[in-house]
Amino acid sequence: MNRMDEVYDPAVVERTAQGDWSRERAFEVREDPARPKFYCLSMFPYPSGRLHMGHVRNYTIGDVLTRFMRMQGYNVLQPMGWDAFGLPAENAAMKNGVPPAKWTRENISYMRGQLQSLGLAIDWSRELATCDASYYRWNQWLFLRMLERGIACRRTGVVNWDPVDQTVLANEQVIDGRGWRTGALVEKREIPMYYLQITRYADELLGALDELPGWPERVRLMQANWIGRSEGCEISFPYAPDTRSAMQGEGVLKVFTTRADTLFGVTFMAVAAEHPVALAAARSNPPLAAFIEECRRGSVMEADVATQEKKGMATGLHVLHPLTGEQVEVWVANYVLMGYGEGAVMGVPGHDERDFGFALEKGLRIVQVVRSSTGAYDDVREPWKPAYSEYGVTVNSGEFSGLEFQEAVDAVAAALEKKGLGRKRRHYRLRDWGISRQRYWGCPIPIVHCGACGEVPVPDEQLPVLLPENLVPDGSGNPLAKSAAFYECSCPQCGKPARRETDTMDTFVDSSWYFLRFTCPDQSASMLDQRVAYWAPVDQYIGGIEHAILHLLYARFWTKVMRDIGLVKSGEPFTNLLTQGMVLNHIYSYQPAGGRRQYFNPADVDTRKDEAGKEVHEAVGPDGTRLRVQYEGLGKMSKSENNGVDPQNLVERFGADTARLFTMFAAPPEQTLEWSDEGVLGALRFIRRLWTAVHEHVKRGLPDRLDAMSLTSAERDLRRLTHHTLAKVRDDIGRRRSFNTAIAAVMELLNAIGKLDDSGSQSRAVRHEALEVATLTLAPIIPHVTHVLWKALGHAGALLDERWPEADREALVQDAIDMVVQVNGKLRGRIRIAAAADQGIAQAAALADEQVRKFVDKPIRKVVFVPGKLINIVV
RNA sequence: GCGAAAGUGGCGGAACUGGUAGACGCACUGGAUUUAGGUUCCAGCGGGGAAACCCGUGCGGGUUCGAGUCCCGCCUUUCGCACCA
Repeated sequence: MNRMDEVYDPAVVERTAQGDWSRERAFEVREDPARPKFYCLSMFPYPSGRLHMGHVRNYTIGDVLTRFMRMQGYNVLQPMGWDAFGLPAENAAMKNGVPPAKWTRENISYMRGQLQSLGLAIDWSRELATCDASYYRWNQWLFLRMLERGIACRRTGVVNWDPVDQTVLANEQVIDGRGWRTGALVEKREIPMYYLQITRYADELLGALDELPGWPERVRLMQANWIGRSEGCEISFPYAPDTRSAMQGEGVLKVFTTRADTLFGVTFMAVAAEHPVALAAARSNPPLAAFIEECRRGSVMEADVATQEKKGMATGLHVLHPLTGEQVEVWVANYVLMGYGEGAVMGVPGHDERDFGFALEKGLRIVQVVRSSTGAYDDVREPWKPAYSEYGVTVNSGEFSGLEFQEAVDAVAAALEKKGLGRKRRHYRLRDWGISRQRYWGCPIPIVHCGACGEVPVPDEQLPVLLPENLVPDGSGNPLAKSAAFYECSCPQCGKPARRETDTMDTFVDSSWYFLRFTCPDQSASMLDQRVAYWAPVDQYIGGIEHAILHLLYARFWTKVMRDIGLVKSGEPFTNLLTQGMVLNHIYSYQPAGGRRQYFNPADVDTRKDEAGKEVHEAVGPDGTRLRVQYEGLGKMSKSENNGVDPQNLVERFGADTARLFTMFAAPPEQTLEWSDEGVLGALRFIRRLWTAVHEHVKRGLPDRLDAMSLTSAERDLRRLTHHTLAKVRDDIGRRRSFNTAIAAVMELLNAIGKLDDSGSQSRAVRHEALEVATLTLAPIIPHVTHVLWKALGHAGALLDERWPEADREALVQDAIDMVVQVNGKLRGRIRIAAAADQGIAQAAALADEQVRKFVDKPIRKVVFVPGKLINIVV
């Protein structure tokens, strides 16, 4: 043994292992129908410049599963790519005057190196970046297919406008009324743009959630809520004769309701400020116009809106009740949303809380048309009584009185249908996906606008519409719209000069199918080829919970479109989904009197106990003095709070294996992970102990052949634990995805190995087997050090291709066990007893135990016996 | 407001099917080795008690021979959605 082997040096070990793997091209995989496949994928990163700990956690989880499944005999694909379009590149470009393409590609090559230093079992030959024309041309191609099928269309609509990024945001990108990226208050604007009709797939997207047992319940529920299907009726209220002229031809005011049973309780109509009726009425009504303007300017934060005072104004226009013909006044109300339903509601203050509040405010009539089935509710007309919004029995509803909710809805819907003034309808909260972005660094939308022919799709043979890579945005709008070389073109239909569409696609388009392209990234003749049939769908997808709605819903939609075009078989892209938790770190700050709060990195903070035994935290301030800093709890790793951990630095100091081991051990994968520098050291310490144990062992030469029949009981115990660990780790990783307990099990094994006295003749053989199993079971988690140790244990072959051995059933058999003895359910003793002992033997042994006898001081009433585990004596 | 998840030592967490609560690790305490540089090894480590024992998984009830686990009611925290008609 040479000196190098005595001390664990992660740098040397990791260079050796990674060198071996790259020489062997160990992670390049090909389709092999003879072997079961496993497609393991972590969400690809945005090339922001540097990896953060969240990436390390995400990719380590994927890598552990990849290597584990490989050892189970699967043909495993783990690819990697780059979600390379997007705003940060443009922002960086403005700041540094560098084209986004250059910035992005430099980041990619740096981050690729970082990923490689983690020793991930990635097939790099399949790498792709969404900003490559060879990739995004197929976005364009599929967009044209959607256009042909009417799934994509151009229309104007009210959109969310981010005033900072100067771009349109999808509903999903608006969080609490603010842009998801900038946090700026979103404005409403009307703009022509392209939409993908995801709503056509709403039913299937919702229904198929039930067929995704491998997805967390939480994510399925979030998607279901997002799609938000509700069953109800569309009801048309004809305009009253005096109103018809103001509406210029429009005959009816449409509303959507889930409570058609309350139709007879309508005392007013309410429309959104942007509703055509409101606008029509405002033309001759300046105060109303002012009110509408006020509503528009008002806070759009939905949480605010929800608690806002009910405001409104009468329009002076009227509609007729579709069944009674009674005249009903139309109001503009701030609580009606243009974006949901028809932008208008029927006001039923007796049975809707919001309508009730509005009616109180405006002194409108309140009519009761439902009473509770149990009779607990009788009269809502008294103003102090809240609206009764439960289902019940209809009253005061003419021929429809006396019906239960569903009967009433059915009867009302039928009556409306007969008059042509309504029908049952399904409604979704889900909106169509507007994909146009007034941005440079994205995939060009393949459309040409011609003065003569109108909107003309770019013919397939002219794809891709290349994005120029040499532009530098200056922050004022889209540089493509100012680049004549880009937008000047001729019409594909008539050949006359035309203008190319300068909007680019939402980057969520790019990430909606990259996982399929990984199966055939080099295919230049088509979007996908037959290789996709072997690999798709992704068997295990891993990523952050923040993508539970946006990305995962779009990817499901896009995959279904691709299925309908015949490109893939399955409409569901991801069979199993693991949403990993965030990586958090402690936050420490110091607030000088009257000065700005400054943050200290947890690594630089010392914690000790003061005289009173209370913990105090200290750090060295910028001027070299010691400061007492304040602990502010856990938070996301962030620059502004100076609590980030740099993965690069971590790997350089402790090695990738330590980083991997800590992130997998410190918490279950779905939970948040609390960063702990001491915990990292603990991980390093464990690897060192494993390293030393193996080298101390092999230093003395290879052991004798293991003879299972001639072992001492201590040797048999260790051997049982060895094989138990083999089975336990396989179950923990393979079934439960419980990496932390898998690691704990191997730690226990290593502790037991250290305790075995190896003077016996077979002890070294038993220890050897135990060390082999420890090395093998840790291989997916700490691949470098185990790769080297496996060789040290005398194996010529590579550990990563080693098959996971079956636990030896013989070795697991225990002839004597410690049985727990309870008296009245409380632990009172333990008896050593044959594993196969029956109740009679166990009871006799238990009662012979002095400690137990002490508590059995009354006649035995009952004995509960769990074979092999416990006996409970009830007195 | 609606929906979901979670509350276990000083800390991260374990206990998977109702059966020994606290595995494993961190921190801490004591000892040994070494004097070196986030060293290794051994022992201890939920609370109370001299001990026998008693108490203990957010709180209050219940089911059961037996409850961290199941049921009912409450409290707290986190997350998602939010005037959705």
